[in-house]
Amino acid sequence: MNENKINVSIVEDDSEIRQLLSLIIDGSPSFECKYNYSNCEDAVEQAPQNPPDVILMDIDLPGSSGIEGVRELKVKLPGTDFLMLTIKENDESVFESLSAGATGYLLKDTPPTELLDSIKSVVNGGSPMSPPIARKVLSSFHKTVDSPLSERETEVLKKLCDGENYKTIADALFVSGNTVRAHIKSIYKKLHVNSRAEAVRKAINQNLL
Amino acid sequence: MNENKINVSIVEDDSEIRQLLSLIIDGSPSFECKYNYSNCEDAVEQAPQNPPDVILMDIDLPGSSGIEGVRELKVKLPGTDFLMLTIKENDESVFESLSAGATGYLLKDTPPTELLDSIKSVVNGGSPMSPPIARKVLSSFHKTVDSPLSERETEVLKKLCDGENYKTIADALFVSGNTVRAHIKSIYKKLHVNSRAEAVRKAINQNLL
DNA sequence: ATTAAAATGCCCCATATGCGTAATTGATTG
DNA sequence: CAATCAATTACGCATATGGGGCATTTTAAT
Repeated sequence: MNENKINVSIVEDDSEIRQLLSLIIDGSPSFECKYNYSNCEDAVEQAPQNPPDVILMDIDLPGSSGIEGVRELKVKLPGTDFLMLTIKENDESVFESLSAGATGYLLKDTPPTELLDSIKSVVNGGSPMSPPIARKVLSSFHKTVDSPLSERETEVLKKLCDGENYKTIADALFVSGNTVRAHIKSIYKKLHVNSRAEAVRKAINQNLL
Repeated sequence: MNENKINVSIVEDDSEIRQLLSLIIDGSPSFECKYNYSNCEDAVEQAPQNPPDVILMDIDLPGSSGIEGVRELKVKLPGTDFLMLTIKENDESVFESLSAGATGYLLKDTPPTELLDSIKSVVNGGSPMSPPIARKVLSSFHKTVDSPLSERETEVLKKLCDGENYKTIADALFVSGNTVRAHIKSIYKKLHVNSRAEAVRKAINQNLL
């Protein structure tokens, strides 16, 4: 194991792609790519014996998916970064991969040079993403502009999320507890929920605050 | 207004930096940078008269911040993309900017070439971020690996977030309502909360599900 | 000017919730 | 083997919550 080279492993079922990637990476002077796997199970079992700096993980694998792979390997290899590789840019896959612990997400049309740059970026503290993925991720933070709630209701909802009860909300807004209850009823109606828990959930997930 | 060029406006209080950026951008054949502003108020008032494709927005501005600026301009200029520019990489600023509607976030040490590339990327559907920012953003999706909750408690918490009550949770888990209550008590204790609303909030914000 | 929300306020009532306390079993771990 | 902890069950109690209905005033919007 050359200490100066960035050690990369690949998990990819298509042997052609796997070998191609391996050649690109291993052929580059600053990288080394010795241990590759054709499925998740092998990777989960064997990668811990030869811990790489970065694992390129295909998402669509036979058996357990690359997402599952990251989830399992992340605990066994806390020092390894995971770069997802996929053909289709599926919304759910992106966010699931990220919450599983991926530090980057590339589409397979990424040209070789960029792939190598991305791997470098990962070990240097970056998080490379293909442009459409980055956009998707950032967009997930955007607020829903058209909240169905009135200003006052939004104010009440915020306090609901803080776990405040009728009385404290009422005091904070200088209105009666009954008014607060009326607002909450209205909020529930508009959000189509009938409990605080659901209201809080919707408020957070839809950025209504 | 040249239709072939990408139209850029800058909001930046430091006149030196503003002019420097303007020179870099306007000096490049594929860009045009005519209308720049030294503060948010001016930008909010005047930019709608000359809507640019991209606005480079400084965060630390005298008066209302660049974040506030994005929030206000985003509604007036729905077709414009906002690229934040800042010196310090403050966590809160990043996420606030994104939820305000920014589509990119660059640190001021970004070299001119990359800045231009980033602007191009934005209009082409990307979301450029400086490496440490990208890492921060992706990390925000990572699950808290060391959840203080037991598996059973996590299961209960999920159902709490769905707005289920003691009875339905109990039925779903094939245990008594009292058991569910005991679990919930334990959850509250571990999460340092004392209501569903707070528990749901923590669960979502800390990815405990 | 008329209508429609929004914001405010109130009552009753059944049930859900949170808190305290306590006990049993099984698994894990030192 | 002892100790700890997770999971389970249980009871009582004060209060919070959600549902229903109803009324007034202020503030948009048409």
